[in-house]
Amino acid sequence: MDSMPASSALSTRDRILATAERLFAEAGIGATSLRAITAAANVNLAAVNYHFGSKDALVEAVYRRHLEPLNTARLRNLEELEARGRALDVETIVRAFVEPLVEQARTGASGTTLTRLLAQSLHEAAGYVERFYARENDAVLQRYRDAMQRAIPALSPDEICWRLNFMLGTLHNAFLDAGLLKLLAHGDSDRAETSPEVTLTQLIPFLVAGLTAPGQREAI
Amino acid sequence: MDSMPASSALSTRDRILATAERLFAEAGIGATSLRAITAAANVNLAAVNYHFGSKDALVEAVYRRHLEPLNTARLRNLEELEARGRALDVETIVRAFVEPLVEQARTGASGTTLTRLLAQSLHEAAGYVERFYARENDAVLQRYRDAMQRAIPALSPDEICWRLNFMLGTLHNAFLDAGLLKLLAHGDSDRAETSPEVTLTQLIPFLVAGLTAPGQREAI
DNA sequence: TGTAGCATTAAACATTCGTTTTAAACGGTC
DNA sequence: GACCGTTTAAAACGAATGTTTAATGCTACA
Repeated sequence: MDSMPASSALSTRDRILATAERLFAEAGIGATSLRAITAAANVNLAAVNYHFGSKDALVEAVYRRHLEPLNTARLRNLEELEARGRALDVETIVRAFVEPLVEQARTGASGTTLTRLLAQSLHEAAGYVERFYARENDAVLQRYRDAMQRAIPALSPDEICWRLNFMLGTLHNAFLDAGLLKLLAHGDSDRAETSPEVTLTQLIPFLVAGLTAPGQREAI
Repeated sequence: MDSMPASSALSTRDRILATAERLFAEAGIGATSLRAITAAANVNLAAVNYHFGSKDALVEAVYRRHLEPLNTARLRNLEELEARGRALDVETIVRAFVEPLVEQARTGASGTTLTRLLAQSLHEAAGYVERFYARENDAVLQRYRDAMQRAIPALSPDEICWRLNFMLGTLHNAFLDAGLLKLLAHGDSDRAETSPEVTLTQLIPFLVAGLTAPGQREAI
C-alpha cells in the first residue's frame, strides 16, 4: 500500500509537506497558494485536497509535523535534568528549552524553517496560535514555568509569566530575521554571522540576564 | 479644499486610513481586502484607488502616518538626553526608545495598533521590512546603537547589534500577543494586566538586564 | 487475467481579489 | 451660474484563489 514511485525518494504527500513548509516559512501562509506549492513540489494541484482535504488541514499537518518533535524534546530535556534531583539554574532551563529549536534549525531541511513557521503562527491571520501553537505547547510551557519559578523564587508568579513571555518573543524573532540585524550592523560589520550556533551564543546571556533581573518585590 | 462632510468628523481619506490601520493590525495586510476596508469605513470601494492609487500605496500611507511620529519622538528623546552632556545609562536609553511606543499605544485610536503593525511588517510577505521599516528606522537605529555602545563599552560592536536586535524582537512581541501570556498564566492568574503601562514595568528590567549582561570579552 | 481501489491528471467550478471605467451627484470658489 | 475637486454608485475587467469533478493510470490481490 505504501508504494513509492521510483522517480522520487519522497511520496507525493511528503513532498507536499516539505514544500509547503518551506514556502510557508518564506512568504507566510496566506501569501502561499496551493498552486505555488504543487508547482514547486512537482505534484498535481488536486493532490493537496486529495491527501489533506483542504489548505487549512495542510497547514495543520505542517505544524504538527514539527511541533510534536519539538515539544517532545523540550519535555524530555527538562525531565532528564529534573531526574537528577539537583536544583536547576536559569541557564540550564533556558538551554533545555532552546536547544531543540537550534537542533532542528541545524538539521532541518531548510535551516530555520521551524522558527520562521512558529513566528508566522503568531502573526498570521488570527486563529493559528490558538489552534496549533497553544494546544501543542500548553503542557510544555507549564512545566518550564514551574521549573523557572523554582530557579528564581524571588520573582512572583506573574513576573515569571511575563519573563517567559518575553523570552518566547525574543526567541522567535532572534531566529527569524537577519534583516534587522544587518540593518543595525549597517555595513560596519556585515560579516555578521547569523548561524543558529552564533545566534544561540549571543542569545543565552541576554535571556539569562533578563530572566534573572531583580523583580518588583526585591530590595534592589 | 478641505471640505469636511457634516456626517462624519473625519474625511473619507482619513476614515480609510484609520480603518485600514485597524484591520491591517488585526488580520494582517494580505488578509485584509480593500472591500473589507471600505465597507467598515462606510466609503466607496473606488475611493481607495482615487485617494491613494493602489493598495500598496495605502499600506505605505498607513505605515508612514505612524512611523514618522514614532521615529521623530525617539530621535528627539535621545537628542534631549545627550544634550545634557552627562553619560547615559542603559535604562535611560531603553526608556527613550520604548516610551514613544507606549505613548502611542496609550493615546492611539485602537491601543496597540502600531506595535501590531510593526510586528506585521516583520512577517508579512517579503518587502515591507525593506520598504518601510528599514528606510524609516535606519537613522534612528544607528543613533541608538551608538548611544548603547557608549553606555556599555565592554561589549563589542557586534554584541551591541545582537542585543539591540533581541530588544526589538522582545519589544514587538511584548506588545503584540496577550495570547501567549494568558497561556502561560493558565488560569492561575488570568487577572494578568496587559496594559501598556504594566507591560512596560515588566519589560524594562528584562531588557536592561539582558542588554547589560556580560559579553564574550569580559572576565566573567 | 480481471477487477477493485488508490493515486494522479486535466479541466472546470464558483469566489474573491485589486483595479478600472462610466456615470451621476454634492459642495464649495471664482 | 459655471467650473472643479470630491464622493458615491454600479458595473465590469482580468487574474488568482481554494475546491470539486470526472477521467485516466497504476498496482495489488484474487
